[in-house]
Amino acid sequence: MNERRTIVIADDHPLVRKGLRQMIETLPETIVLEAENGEEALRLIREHHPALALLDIEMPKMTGFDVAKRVNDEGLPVSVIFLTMFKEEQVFNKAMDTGVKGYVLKENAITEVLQCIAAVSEGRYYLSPTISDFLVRRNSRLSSPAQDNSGLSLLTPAERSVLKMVATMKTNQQIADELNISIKTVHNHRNHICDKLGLRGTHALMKFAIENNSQL
Amino acid sequence: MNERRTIVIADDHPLVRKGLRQMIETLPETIVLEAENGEEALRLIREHHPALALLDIEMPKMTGFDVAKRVNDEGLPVSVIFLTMFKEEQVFNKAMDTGVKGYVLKENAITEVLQCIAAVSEGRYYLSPTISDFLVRRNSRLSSPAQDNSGLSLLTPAERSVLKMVATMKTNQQIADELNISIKTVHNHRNHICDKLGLRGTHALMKFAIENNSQL
DNA sequence: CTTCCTCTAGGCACTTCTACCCATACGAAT
DNA sequence: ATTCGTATGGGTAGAAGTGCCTAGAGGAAG
Repeated sequence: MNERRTIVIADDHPLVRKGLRQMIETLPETIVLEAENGEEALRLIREHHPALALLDIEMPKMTGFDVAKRVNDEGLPVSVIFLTMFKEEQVFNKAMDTGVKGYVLKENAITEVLQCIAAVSEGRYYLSPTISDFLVRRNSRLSSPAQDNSGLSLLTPAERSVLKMVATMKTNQQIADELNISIKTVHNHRNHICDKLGLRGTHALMKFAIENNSQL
Repeated sequence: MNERRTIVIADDHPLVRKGLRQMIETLPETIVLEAENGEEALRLIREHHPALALLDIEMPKMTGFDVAKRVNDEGLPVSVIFLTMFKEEQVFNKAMDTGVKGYVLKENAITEVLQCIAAVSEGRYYLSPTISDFLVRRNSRLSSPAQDNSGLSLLTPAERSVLKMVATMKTNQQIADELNISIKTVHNHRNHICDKLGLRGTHALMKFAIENNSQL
């Protein structure tokens, strides 16, 4: 990548923008565009299609969430980074759902911003380590391990292996072939699993298998 | 927590242990125990039940993985932190499966170790931001983002929204209801998506949707 | 105006999965 | 020996999804 790249920064505090601009402009071949609210940020993203957008969450007119959501809906080719002081789990989870590629806490070292820009530019994710905790919990569903565990522990070994293979998107026929058993047996195992876990509906079992396959 | 706490550090390089000890002993009320291989580390953990154990992965006799696995199996009440230079995704994933609470890269700032100790002591997870990328991908099941992207850009907006809802395990009927269109239209969108992405088979589309739902 | 794409909707045959039944065989526990 | 759980196999009905067609309405581009 030897071209110039554009980065939009959006924050309602001029001082923050100033500081960010100075840091980011130490990077080679980089153009910084500033926005003081969400609407302006979205306009800049639409018109200048920057590679990155560093957004504050709390901004006038449109929040960082609003901007990220629009970017997502319109399929704009920009990687969004949230730069915020919110370290609440809900805020972070909402951010991940909105498809942001980076999440940097303002309280952390300023060098983190540059590390984040570098990582996201290469297509990776970057999260402030302070909140990596949330991500682990988010994915392993550790917020309520009690009732999940109780359900899973009811399963017999055969049911467990079937469930593992369901999680890999195999059809019943494929599972039957790989385990050298009848497809009817696979059917029965699935039914028993659904009974034990209280699952109903066409894809409930697959949904469960995928969400919990790290616990299998 | 006003008691003394014990921390085991294990690394086969004396210089690394020396450096770690000096940094960690700046913390109040902290006792550092050193091990130069995995076996010794495990023995120290069993006998002194420390709060934390900082383990190198590559060590003689027992690797950090071996130690973490035994700690897990025996239910020893210690939080394991891996301190390593491995930034490969597989190594990290294996570490997460072994139940480690922290994963710090040696290449990163030494202050990260202290941050990690603080976070894990409070019951949180801590990951070097360089590898938070892996965690995000681990959970959204992204292993090959490159060629997928090319296919995704072929989709029309309507197809994209259907695909998003497929990723949430909704049935065609639910999708039709939410979008106020006929279930046949949803069928058609799915078929077109499969055509464009070259997907075949019963669950290929759902598999794709789930693996790529962060890119939608 | 014609052509092309998108979104909409439907038909039809087929496969896959769900939700109920049922039976047999084996081993463990009582 | 009987009972229980587990694994295995089957039947039937219906719901859901796939694959491959046709076709009209609306818009954009030529």
